[in-house]
Amino acid sequence: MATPADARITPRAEDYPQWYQDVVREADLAEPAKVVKGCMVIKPHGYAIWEKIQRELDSQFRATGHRNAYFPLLVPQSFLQKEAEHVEGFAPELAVVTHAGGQPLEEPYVIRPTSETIIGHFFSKWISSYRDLPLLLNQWANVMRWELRTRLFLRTTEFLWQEGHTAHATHDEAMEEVLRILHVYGDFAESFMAMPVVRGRKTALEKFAGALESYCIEAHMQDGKALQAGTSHDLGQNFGKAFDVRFQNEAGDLDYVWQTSWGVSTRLIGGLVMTHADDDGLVLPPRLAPIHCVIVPIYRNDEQKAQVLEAAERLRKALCDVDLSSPDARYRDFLEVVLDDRDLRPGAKFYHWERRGVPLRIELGPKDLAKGQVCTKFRVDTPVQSGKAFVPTDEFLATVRDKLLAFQDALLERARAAQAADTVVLDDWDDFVASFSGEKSVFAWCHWDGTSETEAAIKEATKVTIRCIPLPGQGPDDGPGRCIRTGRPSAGRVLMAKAY
RNA sequence: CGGGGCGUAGCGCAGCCUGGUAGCGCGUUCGGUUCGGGACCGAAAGGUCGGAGGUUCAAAUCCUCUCGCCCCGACCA
Repeated sequence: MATPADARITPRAEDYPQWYQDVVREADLAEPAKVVKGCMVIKPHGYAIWEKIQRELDSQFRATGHRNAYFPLLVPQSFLQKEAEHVEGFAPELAVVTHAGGQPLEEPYVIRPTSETIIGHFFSKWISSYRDLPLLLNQWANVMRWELRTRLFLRTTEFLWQEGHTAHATHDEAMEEVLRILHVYGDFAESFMAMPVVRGRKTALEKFAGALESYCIEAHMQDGKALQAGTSHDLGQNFGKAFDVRFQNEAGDLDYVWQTSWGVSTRLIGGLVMTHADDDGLVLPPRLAPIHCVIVPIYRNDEQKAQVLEAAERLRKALCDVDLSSPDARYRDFLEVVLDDRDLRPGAKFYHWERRGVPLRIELGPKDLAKGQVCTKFRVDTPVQSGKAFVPTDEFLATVRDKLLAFQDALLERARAAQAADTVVLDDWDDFVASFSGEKSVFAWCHWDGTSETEAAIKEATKVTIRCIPLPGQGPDDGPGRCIRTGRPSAGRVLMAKAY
């Protein structure tokens, strides 16, 4: 019964940041590279989650007309300097290659922190007519930003992401694209990650360096802080002008293209951890779980072992034919099932797979074989199922898909409830300060006078930032009011929280 | 980059103050008994004490430098 001292996950209530690290380590998702500052090794169980994220998003991007391409890792330093705001935003965090082939380079290369510049360069070569538009590209890539402080998945020096880059003939078209992708992100977060998000627009202080406007999805973490989980930028004609991306429109006039860019990164995995995991370890929603189901055989002697393993293997094969994908999906999503036949006691196996977030466990022993049933237990108790359940094998196979999807929905509902419990509408500055004292954070809907000065003053006083100005339906939508800090007029409430 | 904490076996740590044969728990390997919520007994393997330099007869321990990790800030997906 005693918990081994070494396998301990620090309880959230005791030390939240330590809990996060413990879960990432115990779930075998990743570890700090150490030999390369600020970088991490994404281990197979963590990488498999990323692959599932990729699979679904890539399918969505294709379905919305995008194609994948790949651009160089290295970008001529001068490219970064062509867009004033962009260079100012990224200069401090660039890694620069100054030597190659044993010689100093004539012009240093920067390792891409993002690819707007080099893609802008190629867009200018590829686009000359309105007939070339829209150009809708996506790139799966690694990028590097020399951050001062790193945290596994949430902020690493090198990270994996996708970056979409599109060019359009009109601003309206570009805006449609920006919002289309924002909703792809939002729907993905909720439907696949079971992570509720607020969709909104960034303030001037928080927007992407070089964008006209940035849109984002903001997710609620269990400690009340917000995680920017995805961004979609309206680049206007800023990069078009910087890289001379011009086209002849239908009237025959030359005009600069209207561009967008958008991305999500391996940070999403950090969000997944901080949305669902508990003091026993990782919790994964079935749609992103690399392993959906583990079968733990129970036996007392060799004879039982042979019988149970044979039945367990039959069960495993049957489960592998279950397809979790929705009818409109463009790929099949067969269950990944592990039959854990290691020579360990069952209890040890239970803990092993729980720490790794496997949604469903099946215990199969001699009693079950005799009764033609299986014992099932979901990773966390929900209205779907609490504790162990004994189900006839046929019935189990017939219902396991629905059960897993119901579990997925239950996780989303649980996360929604957690977010709702941490969400407040505030109109009084003293209440505001109290809500964010110490390490505390909540999702606070507050009025703001719309100025960067006030936003900066709030941040200075409380470390709270404006996460976003909500899109219609994403906030309280209760009309105009008075700024919580200055009392000046405000058109509507914005989402305020501390952020990762 | 500023403040704080920390690098000793795969993981978690003690030892350092007061220099003198490198330890503990878990894990791993082998044998046996076990097996429906982290088993037990016996045997064994495993460490340039983050790195470099210095002081000393002698350094995990003292001094200097350096690299990295974690937390809090500033910066950010």
